[in-house]
Amino acid sequence: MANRPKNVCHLVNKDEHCENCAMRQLSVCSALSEEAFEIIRDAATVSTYQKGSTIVEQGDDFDHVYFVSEGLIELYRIFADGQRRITGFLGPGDLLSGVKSRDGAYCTARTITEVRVCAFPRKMFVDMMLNHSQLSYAMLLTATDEIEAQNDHIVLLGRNRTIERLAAFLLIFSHRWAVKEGHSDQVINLPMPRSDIADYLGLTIESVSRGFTTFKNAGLISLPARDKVSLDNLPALFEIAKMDDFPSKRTGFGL
Amino acid sequence: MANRPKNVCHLVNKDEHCENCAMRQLSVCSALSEEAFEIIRDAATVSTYQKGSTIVEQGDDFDHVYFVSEGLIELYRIFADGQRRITGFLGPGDLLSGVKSRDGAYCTARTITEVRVCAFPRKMFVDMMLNHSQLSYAMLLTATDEIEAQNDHIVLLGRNRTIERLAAFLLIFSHRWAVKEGHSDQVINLPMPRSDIADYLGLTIESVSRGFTTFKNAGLISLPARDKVSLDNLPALFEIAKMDDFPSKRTGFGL
DNA sequence: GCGAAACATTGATTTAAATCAAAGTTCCGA
DNA sequence: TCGGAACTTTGATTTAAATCAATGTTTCGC
Repeated sequence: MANRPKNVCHLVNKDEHCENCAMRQLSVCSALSEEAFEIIRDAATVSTYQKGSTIVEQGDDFDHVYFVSEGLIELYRIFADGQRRITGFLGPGDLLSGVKSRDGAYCTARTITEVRVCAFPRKMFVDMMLNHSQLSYAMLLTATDEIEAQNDHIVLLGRNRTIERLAAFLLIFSHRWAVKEGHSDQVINLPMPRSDIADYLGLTIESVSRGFTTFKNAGLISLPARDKVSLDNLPALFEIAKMDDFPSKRTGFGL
Repeated sequence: MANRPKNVCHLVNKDEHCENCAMRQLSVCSALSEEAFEIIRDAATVSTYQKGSTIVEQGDDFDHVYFVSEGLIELYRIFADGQRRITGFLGPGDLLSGVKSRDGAYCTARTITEVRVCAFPRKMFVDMMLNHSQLSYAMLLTATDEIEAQNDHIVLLGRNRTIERLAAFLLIFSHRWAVKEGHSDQVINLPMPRSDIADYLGLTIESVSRGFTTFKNAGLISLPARDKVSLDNLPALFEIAKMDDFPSKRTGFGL
């Protein structure tokens, strides 16, 4: 397990990638001057991981800072008894570096879909931060967003009824990570299996499945495909989740 | 509620405080040059809040950055239906600023004990960060620690049995926040009421109480006072919590 | 030191979710 | 396109925690 290949699918041409990267104006890249951006781009590696790849493994002393530009990643930790618990998802614009604690990665990052990431050598990135306060400040804002996202997850797990957690999950996920398809923006992709959702919510697969069925029967959602959910009654879902509104938007880096 | 007084007890003499502040070498202060430190100290306000004071309230657009130098703070969020959920605790060295999202505070910060904080005007602090990359980098490391702490909480809440959550809580709290008293460092202070612990763990008061009783009867802990717990059998508690070890230490700011 | 309020424990009962078990889908490679 | 594996749903039963209810304990102002 520990030395399982990390499944890098292939490297992507950087110049082409950066030109078209949706994150160019949104992510930390935008915090850099043109000159600094050139330097950092030279040090970057853009690569694609196939579905189911492990990018970083719990305990790894990984030496890169990663940014997700496409796809969905799950983060999980393994307990002493082998149980797994999913602690979060990462999507485009998210930073895969907070998982680095003072002694290695505190969780594993695994791709749920095909994923494209930009990687920067950590040392070089830290130097860059120490020379460009705009960059370290931008990173701080990213970290702050992540703290808030985790706080939402904590609040979610504090709810004790299955349908409350599930409703909150659907709302938060649809708002933060879901790729929306079709003309209705209420139809979201849930590319992960039910077991991952259960794990994220601290429930069993069966409870999650029953929750979906309950919502479907009540007309709150419909399930056009295994990995698609249509949120047909947002107000009712908010009511069940005891939420007033979506969590605050990640607004990018308008310093 | 929203305009309840914030109960500032009194201002503390800064020069005296900073000389003796345990955080001087540990916190972000240490990331600053002597000159920069002088500037930031002039802008700082050191104050003491009495037990039960609200420092920041959910929704507040607070314009200061706070650092805790003494005491214990609880962070909580209120649901749409009025339920409360405690999402974290803050102790000496912790930063009370991550609770500021793009639109106001996303949670309330309330003191559990008497608390001493250093406050810096936010605008001034941000300017300082943009001029001193060491400072913004130090803040990033603080934020990263906070992300990891929240991750521990998420994992804790993912456990489904009461005693697992309680054991994990005692271990994490004793390691991270507890003021230890007496000659044995296993005796920790739990200054918050059981209802707060229950809330933090997503359980009821009764379940928490029964958990304590279970541990006490099994000889794993003893309860010398209402707000004190002695961890008498750490290996057994680790076993129950399914943890290998304490979470990684906050190591301060050795850049 | 008294008495009320806040806090904590214990007990009985109910309930929701876990568990155990089986059947029904979807997906994908041969 | 067939067939098996992975995934999902549904059902029956058990179990742990919530709930309801009462009692016990500490704290603190008077």
